Amino acid sequence: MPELPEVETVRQGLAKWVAGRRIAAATVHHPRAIRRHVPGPDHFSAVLAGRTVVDVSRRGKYLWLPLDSGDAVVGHLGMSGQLLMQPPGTPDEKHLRVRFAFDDDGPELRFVDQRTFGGLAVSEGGAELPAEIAHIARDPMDPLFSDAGFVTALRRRRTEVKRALLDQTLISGVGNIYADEALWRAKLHGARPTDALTGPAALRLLGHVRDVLAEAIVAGGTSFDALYVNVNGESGYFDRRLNAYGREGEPCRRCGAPIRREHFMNRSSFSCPRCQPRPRSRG
DNA sequence: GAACCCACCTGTAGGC
DNA sequence: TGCCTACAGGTGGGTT
Repeated sequence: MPELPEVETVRQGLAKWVAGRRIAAATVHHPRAIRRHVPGPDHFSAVLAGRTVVDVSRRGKYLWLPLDSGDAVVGHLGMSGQLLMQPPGTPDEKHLRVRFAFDDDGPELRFVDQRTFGGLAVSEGGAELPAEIAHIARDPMDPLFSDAGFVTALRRRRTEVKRALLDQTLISGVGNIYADEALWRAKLHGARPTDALTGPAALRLLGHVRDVLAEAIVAGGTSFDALYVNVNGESGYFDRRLNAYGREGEPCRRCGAPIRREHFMNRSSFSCPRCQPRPRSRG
C-alpha cells in the first residue's frame, strides 16, 4: 500500500523521467480514474495536450506535476495505484487507466490502478499547491513541518492516538502500517487518548513516526530501478523489517510476547500486548 | 466544528 | 474444482 515512503520514491523517479518534457497526448482509458476531474475525460485530455511538465511535487501521499501553464496534474495512488514509465508500444497493462505520451517519443507515463481507489485530476492554477489538497497537513519530512504545532494540535484532539496519526489534516503521509510501527516503537497503544499524552510523549511519538518514514524511504528507494517506477510494494515494502504490522502471533522483537491483532476502523491493528498495554479507560 | 462511520473497488486467500 | 465470503485500506462525503 503506498504510504509516504512509496510515494516519495515514485516522486523521485518521476522527477527524473518527466520533468521538462512536453505532453503530446493524455488518454483516459477508464473514467473512474479521473472522477475528481469534474469536466470529464475530454477536457482532461484537451487541457494537457502541449503542456510541459515542470517538476514533480508531493505532500503526504499526494503527488502533483506542475505544468508550464500554471496548472498541475494532481494524483493519489490510492491502494493499488502505480505510475510507470514504459517505452511506447509496450503492451497495455491490464489495469491501465491513463496514458501520457510525450512529444519526444520517449517513455510514456502510465497510471495503472487495479482497484481505482486512486485517481488523477487537473488542478487549475495548482502548480504551487493544488487547492484540492490544501486541506492536507504537511508531512513530518517537510522542512516546514512544525513539531510544536503538531504536538499542540494532537493534544487538543479528543480522540485516540492512532486515529489522529491517520488523520491527514493533522499529519500527512502516515497510513495504517507506519502508524502501527511508530506506535510500537513509542510503546503506545493506538487507543490511548490524545489529550492524555504529555507533550514529551507526543514529541517522542513524532520522532518515531519520522524515523520509521525515513528508514522506509531508504528501503523503498532500493527496490525501484531507474526506468520502471514501481509502486507495487511487494519487493520494496515487505522486505523491510516490520516490528508490528502483519506479525500476529509472532514474538515481539522487544519482549517476546506474541503480537496481537485487533480490529480498528474497519482494518487491522497490530501491537504488543506487553509493551503497548491498552489504556485502562478511554477518558 | 470536530469526530466518527462507511462506501468505494478488485484480487486473493481460505472455507466449504 | 468451483463457489462464496472475508479481507486488504486511503479518502471523502454524509451523519452524529
